[in-house]
Amino acid sequence: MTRTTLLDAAHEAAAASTATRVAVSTVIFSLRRSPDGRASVVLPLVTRTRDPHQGQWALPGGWLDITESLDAAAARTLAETTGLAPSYLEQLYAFGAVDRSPTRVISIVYWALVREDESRSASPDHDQENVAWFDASALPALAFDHNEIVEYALWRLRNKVGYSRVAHGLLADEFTLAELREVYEAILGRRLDPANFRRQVENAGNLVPTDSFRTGSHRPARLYRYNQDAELAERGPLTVRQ
Amino acid sequence: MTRTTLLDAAHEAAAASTATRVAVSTVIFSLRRSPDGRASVVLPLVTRTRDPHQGQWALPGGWLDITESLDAAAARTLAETTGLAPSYLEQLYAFGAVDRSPTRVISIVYWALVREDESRSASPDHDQENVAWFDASALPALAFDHNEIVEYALWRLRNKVGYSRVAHGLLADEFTLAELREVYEAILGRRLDPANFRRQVENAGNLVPTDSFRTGSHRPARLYRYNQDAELAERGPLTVRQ
DNA sequence: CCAAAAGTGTTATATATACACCCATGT
DNA sequence: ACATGGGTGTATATATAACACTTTTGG
Repeated sequence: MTRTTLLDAAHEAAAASTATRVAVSTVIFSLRRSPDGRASVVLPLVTRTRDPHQGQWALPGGWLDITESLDAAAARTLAETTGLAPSYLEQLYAFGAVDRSPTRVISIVYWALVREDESRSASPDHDQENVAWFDASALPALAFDHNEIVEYALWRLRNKVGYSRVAHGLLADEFTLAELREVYEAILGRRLDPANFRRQVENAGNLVPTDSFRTGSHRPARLYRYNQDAELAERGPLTVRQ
Repeated sequence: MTRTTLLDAAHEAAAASTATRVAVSTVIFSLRRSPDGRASVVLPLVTRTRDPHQGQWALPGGWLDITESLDAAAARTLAETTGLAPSYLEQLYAFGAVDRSPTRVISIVYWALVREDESRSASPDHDQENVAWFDASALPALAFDHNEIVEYALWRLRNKVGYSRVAHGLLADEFTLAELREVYEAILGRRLDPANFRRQVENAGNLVPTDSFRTGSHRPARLYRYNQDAELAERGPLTVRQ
């Protein structure tokens, strides 16, 4: 570690002794459709290959590299696990209770969304051996405090879907209103009135109707896309910019 | 240790070398009344006594001790600076851009509220030499990225006051509706209709009317206190419990 | 009595919710 | 034709906002 500032030796020593190992983990949400067409929120977990908690499922993550930002570390570990680029990435919380791991570790946790279609496609250069996708509402016992972390991430996702447009991070570019509504229903865990849902999202002014229709069964549904202009205005000050 | 993927010995060794210095800072909000009775949001800053940014104003904070949790570190540095116990304390964000300091430092930033009456009383065992309180809307150029951090904390405070009861963290136990409204006005930066404000907070069901009145000028105003029962239900999963 | 803040009432507008109904397509 | 989801209309409840008005104190 090369120092470039004027720190006296005593302070230097004190600072060095308080250095902490920092991990970055990510709760990655995607959508999976059951054969009956109902959608549910899923997330990837990895098996721990060493102690502590060897053999248990845990959130994907890794150590923070000294040369990379927190955001970059989250994106990197996410790519290593899933081979995907997230459609949405936001810091969740920094966990730092002393007893959350046998050795003192601070975890900066992010949460991310990846599109449904992408989460199925296998990418060549990422490790799929130890990765499996779980229904978010039926997780096994996870390593460390990861169960609580996922609960908090779900709480944040449910909250955010109510006042922002994050839902589109789980959909492809073009989508029908029924598909968008299914995302909301999967996240919120309850059915929404199609008529009222339509008006709400239309009045929000974020949807751009296209000239295409999704055909297949019954009456064709119009395809929409999101208005990219509205994107920036909505973001809070510190959202990760992709 | 939260490593969740296959790590060989070499990587493990690398991980040990990536320990990072972690700082904890806190944006501490309080209220100050001008002679004309108008309230404004103020916060304490400290002068940096060494480089980098020696002589500049900065957020109070310190290094994370290996034996203390993040929450405890925030409370400790807050007490060292102001000699006060916060009435509200919440994690704000973890800042980790590589170039935010000449040497790599991660800052876990908290934000806190201290009651108006307490923020004036001098406590014997804390350092007041380098501390000064500033109006939050007229800050000087701060060290590091602290101006942006304060902006974000203010954004969060303004947001939170809209849907939660944080405002009472700036008031004494008993308060009039006019005093509560002044807190809202100071935070939001705009006047609120007294009649509508009264109904909103009354309907929220958090206020308990007392039998006392604040007298002094004009018609006496009833004193209220907050319903402690409602406290727990409102908190998100990860609010710091005092 | 008067000024000023405390507190109540009334009305207009917007939004949420429930649900009846018509439309267009594949089978 | 008919079942089904796409899409529109409408009524009711509730929240928000603007503002007129009455009440109660100090001076």
